[in-house]
Amino acid sequence: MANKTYGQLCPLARSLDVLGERWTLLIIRELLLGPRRFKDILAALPAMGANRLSERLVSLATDGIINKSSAPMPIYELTEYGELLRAPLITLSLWGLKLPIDERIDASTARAELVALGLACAIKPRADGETHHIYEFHVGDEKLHFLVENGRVLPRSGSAPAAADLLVTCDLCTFTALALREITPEQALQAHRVLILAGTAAQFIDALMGGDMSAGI
Amino acid sequence: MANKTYGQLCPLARSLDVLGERWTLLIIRELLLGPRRFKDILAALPAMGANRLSERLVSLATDGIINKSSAPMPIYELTEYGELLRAPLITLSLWGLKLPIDERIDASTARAELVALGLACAIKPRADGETHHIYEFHVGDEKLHFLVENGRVLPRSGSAPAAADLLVTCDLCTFTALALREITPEQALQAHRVLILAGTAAQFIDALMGGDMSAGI
DNA sequence: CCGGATCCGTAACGATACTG
DNA sequence: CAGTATCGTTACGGATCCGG
Repeated sequence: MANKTYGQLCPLARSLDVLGERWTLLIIRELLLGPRRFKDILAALPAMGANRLSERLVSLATDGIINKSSAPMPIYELTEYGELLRAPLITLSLWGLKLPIDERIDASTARAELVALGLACAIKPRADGETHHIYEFHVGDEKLHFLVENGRVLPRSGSAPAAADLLVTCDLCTFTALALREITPEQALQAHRVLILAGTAAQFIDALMGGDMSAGI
Repeated sequence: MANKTYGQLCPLARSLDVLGERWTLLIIRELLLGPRRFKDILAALPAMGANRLSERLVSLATDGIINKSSAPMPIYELTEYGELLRAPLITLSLWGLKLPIDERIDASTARAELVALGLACAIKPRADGETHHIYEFHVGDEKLHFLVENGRVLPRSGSAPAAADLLVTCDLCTFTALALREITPEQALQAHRVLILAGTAAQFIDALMGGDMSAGI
């Protein structure tokens, strides 16, 4: 609400003054999956229109939530402050899991990356913040990976930037079931619903057993 | 967005389909402080207009987030599912604490109740979920209390419904400083910035020392 | 007076077309 | 590809009016 702000001395109202306009939080959702180009965001949110996206990106940049890197082929990414929105957005996502899926939901918008945002809660970061891991998943025709570093788990689009410690293939249904903890990694392996292309089954199980999604991050 | 939903198969987008319209999350903020009448909500959010509030309340009720109790003098309150929004809203609030307070913020909208929503994170629920406590605060001319029960801390408007275990007076500035952990309860006592009307200083300190606001609930 | 419902001017939005 | 311009439509904000 760039112009029409709530103007209340309340941290929630101030958050919404910055984030409450339509599409804004979904733009941030996209950027939580890694730096993006203008067209990539627009492709994920086609009903927004290029003019809206333009407005929102300017607004988010002036509010210090995103950075725009250099003019030709600009890339947008979250600032450190913007990255802090990961926790609130995931807790909101967890709440939304229980909402009914009615006929107004377009099933073709399903994406493994979006599931990954939640699945990240189920991936266990090693107790010491020193270890770095990269877990790559091929889900249907989508590729994505998780950067495990500094005690955090960051889901990202695309192939891993370096050799992955673990490379797993499965379909979106299995991936979602793992994220929702409807099945355990052991069950997924036994039912041959996942295929391990690099790394070991033990690594796969170990990686997914630690977290607790229901904790709300 | 009752009509214009995002329609994406993503829990965040579905949450925003239900909660993303203007004013909706602030209505829920009010109801997190206890059941409210129509005029009470409107008084806290005057720029909304009665017609919007009416729309939003109907929408929230059909989505199972609030309940409207009986027609003459109706009272609105969160359902069990709506109450689950406490965690997401508080994490968003914590994020918003660091936003700059510019000239568009109306300082007269400051309310102890809104601070209490965050302060609740700083109040320690006893480890066993069996103990019940009521802590009452008189902040300026506002009265509010905290219900500590079932391991949860629920900030509420008005006087305590039963005898409070602890009754404390302070000004809004001190109350806010305690919530933000800018001062410790001991410091507040030593500087005579709080006055204990019922209960002991030890109770006051004990009550406020346990939680950790920065944990994001 | 409270809980709305109706009406209307304004601002935000969505779609498309256009430009550097 | 990354925006900008234009325009019809929708949502919002303020005021007024109505039934209990």
